[in-house]
Amino acid sequence: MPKQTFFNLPEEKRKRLIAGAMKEFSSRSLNDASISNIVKNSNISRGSFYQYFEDKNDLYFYLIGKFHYNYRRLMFKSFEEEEGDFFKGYKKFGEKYILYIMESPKFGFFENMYLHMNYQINQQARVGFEKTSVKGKKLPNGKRIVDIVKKDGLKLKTDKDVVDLLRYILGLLNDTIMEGFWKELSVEETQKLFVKRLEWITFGIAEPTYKKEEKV
Amino acid sequence: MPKQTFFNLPEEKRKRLIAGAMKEFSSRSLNDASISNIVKNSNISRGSFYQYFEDKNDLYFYLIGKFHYNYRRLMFKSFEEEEGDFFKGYKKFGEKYILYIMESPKFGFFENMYLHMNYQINQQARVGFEKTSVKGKKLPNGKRIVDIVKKDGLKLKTDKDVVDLLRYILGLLNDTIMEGFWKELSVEETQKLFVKRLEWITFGIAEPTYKKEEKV
DNA sequence: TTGCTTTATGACAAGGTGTCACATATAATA
DNA sequence: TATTATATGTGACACCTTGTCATAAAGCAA
Repeated sequence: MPKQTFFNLPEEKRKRLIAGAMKEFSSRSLNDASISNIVKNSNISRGSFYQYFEDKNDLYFYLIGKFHYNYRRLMFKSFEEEEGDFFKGYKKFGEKYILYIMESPKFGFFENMYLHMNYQINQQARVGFEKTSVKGKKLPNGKRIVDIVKKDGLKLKTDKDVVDLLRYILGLLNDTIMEGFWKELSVEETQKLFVKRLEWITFGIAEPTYKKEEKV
Repeated sequence: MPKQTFFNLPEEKRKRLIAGAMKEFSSRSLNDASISNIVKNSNISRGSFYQYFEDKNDLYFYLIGKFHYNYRRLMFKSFEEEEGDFFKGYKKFGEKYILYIMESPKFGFFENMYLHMNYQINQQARVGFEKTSVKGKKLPNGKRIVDIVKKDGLKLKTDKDVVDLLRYILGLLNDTIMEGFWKELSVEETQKLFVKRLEWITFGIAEPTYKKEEKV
């Protein structure tokens, strides 16, 4: 987390720093990005940087968290607006989300960085996702999601593991986007890939006659 | 890929270099690992290193590929040995694989590095996986896997996308291991998590009465 | 004004990377 | 064998990063 000093900063300076950081992270991977460039971009002395952040990662995670908040808001909005049951809602949401991420003109390459995050970072972001709260505007956690989707009829085999399941499906969505990005698929192709996989999860891949073996 | 020069090297020197590199990658992340340490570890001049490899990543991917070959061999062996259908075979294989990776005393921390690879590297490794061939010993590709598992009866809803599906399930397995590692789960817990997710994929998560909507 | 606390700054040591001119070994040919 | 061509080995070097620290400046309270 950024140090208090960073939050005490006048808004202009804080925004300048964020802009400078995003410029750097937009064209370079987390590893290739350098603090030297960021402070040069934002006209801030090197020493000051270390007064605001622990290191490069600290700043990076902070930015990731900011964007994650937006994604998450999009998700809740989708569920609220969509008609039909959970599966249809999630399908719609997924398609929207993919479009949003892959065509976002505002964040540009920064999204790519997001998609290229290594698993460690990804996990860290997902943990952050669990307890996201930006300036007091808290978003519901996993259990609250369940409540929301249940109002449209969540037709699951079991209620157990439902939070884990939702987390898994969100991972599925993110991973599909990553895969689409990596394979240079178009938005439509990526959406199709996601829908296909969501159907795998929803209906299973085994042929209907195939039965789960009784536990011994 | 390492340069030809590397493969022309006398075995002793090549092994020395690999050992030195593994020592470094075992205790440091890819980013933190340094060529300086590797050449120090293996008593090789800095200049020589660049005669063998493009850079640090080049060496790293080469090592990853070597280990991946072993994993893959384990997979085929499992399918050949296991009784029952594809799903049971895959379940067994997954459990074995998890045990193998999480308890491997030989590679130790190097496995951790493998698990922490970022997605980009992961993808690169998976692409390599598609066409793995070590010293002429080729392993079957996705289609061949299908043939192998089919002999035990592959009870899928469709034959279409079967290669994609297999790739996806392998990803599921790897991701579960990563998640287990990250959440500091035991081998047993990780195996359970994997089995649960494999069942999601196999049988679906929707309750049986839930029907796929007719296409409009 | 005088302290006291917080913020700003850039020089600096430590350490990493990739290159290059040059040394040496190995193979090929006259 | 002597000579030439090709392949390897080497470490000093220029250039770049990082995180720190002594020092300066600014803000604030009494």
